[in-house]
Amino acid sequence: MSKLSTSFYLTNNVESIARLLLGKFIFTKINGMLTGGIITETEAYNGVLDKASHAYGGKRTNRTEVMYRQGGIAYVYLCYGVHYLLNVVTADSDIPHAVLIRGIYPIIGVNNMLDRTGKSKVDYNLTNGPGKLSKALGIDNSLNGVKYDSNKLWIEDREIIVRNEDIVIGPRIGVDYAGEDSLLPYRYILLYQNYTNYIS
DNA sequence: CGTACGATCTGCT
DNA sequence: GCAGATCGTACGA
Repeated sequence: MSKLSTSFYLTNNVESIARLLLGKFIFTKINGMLTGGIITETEAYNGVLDKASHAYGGKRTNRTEVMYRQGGIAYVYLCYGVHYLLNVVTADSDIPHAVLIRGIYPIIGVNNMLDRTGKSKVDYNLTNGPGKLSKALGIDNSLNGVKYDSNKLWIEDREIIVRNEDIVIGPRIGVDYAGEDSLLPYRYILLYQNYTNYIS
């Protein structure tokens, strides 16, 4: 039940962090509402070298500026004008690595998640997409740049064991524009297990 | 200033 | 399976 400290996020190997985030618990506390779940899907974005990254080629804009800060903060941006997507900025400052959180399994504060999403059933389908989990967790761009050890947003290690055989690795979603980099095996999926005994 | 488009999801067919 | 939603960001004029 320990909150991950900033040092967890500072390695410059973004793939390893994407792997290690599987099975961790992510929480938000927004307007007094505590919600959280188990991270089940991530994607690594490998900074300036990665054509799929917003920071490819060292591109710096207002939006991408938080990616260049020291790891351990959130990068939130609007996609398709509709969905907020939540990333974990990693690595040292000036190294714009990030991990997109693509899916969680809902565990904590599920009634708040149902209210926010208008859904009626608690299962993987409630938060199995980057836009959906942001909606369920109450994430919007006001969390952009917020540290992952804050009181609004944090990640905990509750010692779920994630074995390599529980993981599927493959190419990322929706990044066809990145050419050959769209084929890189930067997507990490934790195979479904029964988490219902954790729900509260 | 104008325009094109996106690290998606939903609902309808 | 596909179109539509919907708007901030990026970039060129």
